[in-house]
Amino acid sequence: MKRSDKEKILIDSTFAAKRLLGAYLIRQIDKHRLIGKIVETEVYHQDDPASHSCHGRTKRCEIMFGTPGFSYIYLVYGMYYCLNIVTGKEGEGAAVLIRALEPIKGIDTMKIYRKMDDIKNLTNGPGKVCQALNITNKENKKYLLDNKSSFYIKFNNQIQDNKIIYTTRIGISKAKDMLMRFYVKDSKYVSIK
DNA sequence: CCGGTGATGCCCT
DNA sequence: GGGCATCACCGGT
Repeated sequence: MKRSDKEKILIDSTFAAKRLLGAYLIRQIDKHRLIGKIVETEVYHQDDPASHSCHGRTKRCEIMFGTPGFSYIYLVYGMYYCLNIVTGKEGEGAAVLIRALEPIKGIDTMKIYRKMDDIKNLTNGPGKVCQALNITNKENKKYLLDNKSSFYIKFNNQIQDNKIIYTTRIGISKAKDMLMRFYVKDSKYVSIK
């Protein structure tokens, strides 16, 4: 898929959150290639009181207002990183949070980073995704649509609409009833059903 | 299985 | 200084 086609997918954040389901997140670390299929996403945008971008540009969330396709990574609860894909048009403060993956490749390496063996528990949460793929601040503001990169998104395996569940977000206190969370129906690897 | 809780550092309506 | 887009662990069922 061409880079411009990928950017088109990301212009509409809700569409992007659905279309990212089934896509591969690929991360090359030295000789290890870690691959996960995205199975759960959440939309955050400027008009949403739970979004970092809701009060306009700040140093931390500035990237959300930029070109779609970049990573937005932040530290939460002092311990865990969360990975977002910037979406929306230039100037719109939006992103899609990657909440869960199905581990595909490099599972042994993910187990080491996660310090545990249980496959179903490796990447079923946004903090776990970053831990399993060793994603930290260093990966913030990277362009994720370039197939030659060591950290990128590969769109394929589009999930059919009737296999996507559309529901409320979790793990937030503000605007918790907004329907902004998507996951693959029947996946064993989502955070909460 | 469930709910409660502590850890821990950065950000800033 | 208050609050967090989380997780693992603990104790009671």
